[in-house]
Amino acid sequence: MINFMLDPKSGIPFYRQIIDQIRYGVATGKLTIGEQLQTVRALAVQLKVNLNTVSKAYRELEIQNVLETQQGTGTFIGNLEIKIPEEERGKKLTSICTEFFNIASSYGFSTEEIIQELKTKKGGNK
Amino acid sequence: MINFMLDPKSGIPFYRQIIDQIRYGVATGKLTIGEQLQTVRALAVQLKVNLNTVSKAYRELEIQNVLETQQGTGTFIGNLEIKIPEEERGKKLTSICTEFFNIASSYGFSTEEIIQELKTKKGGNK
DNA sequence: CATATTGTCATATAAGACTAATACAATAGT
DNA sequence: ACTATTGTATTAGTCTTATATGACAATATG
Repeated sequence: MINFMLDPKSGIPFYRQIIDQIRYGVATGKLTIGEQLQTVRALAVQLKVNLNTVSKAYRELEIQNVLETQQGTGTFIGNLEIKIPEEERGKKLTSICTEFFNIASSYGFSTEEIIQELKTKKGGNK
Repeated sequence: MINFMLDPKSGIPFYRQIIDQIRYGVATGKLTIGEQLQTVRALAVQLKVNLNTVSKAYRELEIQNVLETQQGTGTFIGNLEIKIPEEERGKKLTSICTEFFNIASSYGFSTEEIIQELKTKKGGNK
């Protein structure tokens, strides 16, 4: 189960952030085939967004065969193998790191300080 | 002087891409204090966007004290000095790093990947 | 069978992003 | 002074994003 996080300041639409996090979750093995996701209503409450926003994300992923939905039952990770281009993943990493780096720099923090701080957070993968 | 590049396929608003690239330029020291940017009209032509789009980016950065504008003269990199009390400095670093790490984790990126990426960004720090 | 839970659909409303055209305001240079 | 150049502001129109409601459809469960 993914610990979804929405960043309102990123300028990226919520439904797209949800899509990306699910896709990357599959790519990294965090989400496994057949695993059930939060229901649209549950995730909407959890993320404090509208039901339709979550629904839009799920629907788009179903079209891409990343998800399989069954009305009345729930939404699940599809059984097709999904390939996320390494290039795209790299771009995403660069994108969010750059944005963070800009903010951190504007506070006067150096790259070394940031890395030192991040090393204390070895946690939580998988 | 920045060689701006807009990616229409990214889904990120033009004005935000401009903002990001200027902020990145400042963060890395590529743009130095007092340096003049392209005029709003010149950059608009260069990027093939509307004058107002560039203007919006510049205006927002001026509010953040990243830029200084003078009507009739041009737009320049501002002198933003960071004043954070030493005691709060550590807390601030932890705070922004934690928030960033949570977001990065939700995309499935590991601490190692993040650090590796950040190492490519050597800041122009005073 | 009845009901709750699941996803889906439709409509209306609002805010934001972007373009376009035009005009205004301040400064620099001649 | 005059003019070109600079940033600023206004107005209008289109598209996307997101919310808010309410209803509908398929499934699971008792």
